[in-house]
Amino acid sequence: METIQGLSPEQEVVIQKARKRVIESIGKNLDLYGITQSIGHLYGLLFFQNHPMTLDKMGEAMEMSKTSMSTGVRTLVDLKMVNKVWEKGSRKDLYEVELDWFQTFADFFSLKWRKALEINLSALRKSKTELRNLCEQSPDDAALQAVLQPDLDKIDEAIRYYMWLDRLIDSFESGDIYSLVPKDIPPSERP
Amino acid sequence: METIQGLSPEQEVVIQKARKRVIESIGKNLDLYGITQSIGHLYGLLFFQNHPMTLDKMGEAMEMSKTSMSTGVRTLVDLKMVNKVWEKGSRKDLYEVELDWFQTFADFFSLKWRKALEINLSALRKSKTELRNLCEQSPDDAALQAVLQPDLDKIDEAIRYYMWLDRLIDSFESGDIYSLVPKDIPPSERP
DNA sequence: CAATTTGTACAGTTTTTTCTGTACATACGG
DNA sequence: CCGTATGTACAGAAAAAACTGTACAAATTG
Repeated sequence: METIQGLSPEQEVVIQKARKRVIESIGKNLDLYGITQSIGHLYGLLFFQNHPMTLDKMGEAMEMSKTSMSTGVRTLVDLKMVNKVWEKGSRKDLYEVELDWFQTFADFFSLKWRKALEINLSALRKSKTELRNLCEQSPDDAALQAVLQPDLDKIDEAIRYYMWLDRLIDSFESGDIYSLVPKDIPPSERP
Repeated sequence: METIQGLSPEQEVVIQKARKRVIESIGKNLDLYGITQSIGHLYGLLFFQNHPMTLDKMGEAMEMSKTSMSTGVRTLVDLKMVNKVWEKGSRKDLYEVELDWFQTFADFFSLKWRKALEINLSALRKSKTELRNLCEQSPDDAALQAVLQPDLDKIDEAIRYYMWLDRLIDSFESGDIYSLVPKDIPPSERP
């Protein structure tokens, strides 16, 4: 936790407690997104840091090994949730959170979804081709057709879904999503 | 895997292979969504089943214990990816996949996101109140203000993001999302 | 209502993942 | 160009999660 200068102990306690609540909440819930609780906790720590942080400081604050900080922060950088920062005159690597959560959100799910999409779509298409070939080979084999048709229908519907997901991801990446769901709405429309 | 009647061995091999490819791809990639590979595999198995399936059949097909099937299928039902089905004259529970992947997608992320949203928003708001109170208590304490302001700004921005996410989830649940990103697009616009 | 079948709770085992400490390659400052 | 500081690969230890078998409670059928 960042050291705080020139405050009374009471003030500091309040601030640390307020920060801690948010950090732990974030840390716990990032776990729903497939991020370890410790890494989520690290993310929360960096969130309240007002200056880029070194691996050593992180290890100190988290009471964990520098190795863990290294791997943890690398995960966060890969997910574009944290950025590496250079500072002249220091040979240490520095890191800070990406504060634009809209961007973080878009990057995170674009990355994950696109990855799954590509692999699954490719498997679906390959299998579809094979089944269609088999289908065309024996167009009069009723038993075969009866088995193939449901499979082909399911595969087609799955492909349809992935084509849609692909366009949804596009809208995340382009920012078009914010025209349907604006970042802000006028106060009068708020619930 | 579902038994197939009245087909030549060659035909059966092709079909099983095509199915297996898709099942394994789905199983592996659901793991990106925080679902165990075995449970993902179970989901894939159910996907190609043309009739609801019992726990015993699943265990047999997956070569796993019935206990695992029970917990696995419960996870999938909780996520609304699989539905429980009743059939007269059988005392076994039967399960089948939700074939509407658009619905599955919407349910899955609505559930997860809403859960994290509620907890985090509540923590953010509680901490915001505490910090604002502290802020108002000593409006002339420059050192204090300097520390509080960045924290409050970050919290406000995070709240803004969650308010947006809340509306995004609403659009998933209401189906409004499909007006920005239609399920289908005309062939002429396809890439 | 009894007999039997079915699903799951639970404890223990196995497998997987996370975390640490050391050792080392790299890079920067002097 | 040397010396030191820094990040990470790797192997092993610790922790967590997945899986199984048994035992039992709930439910359905005759």
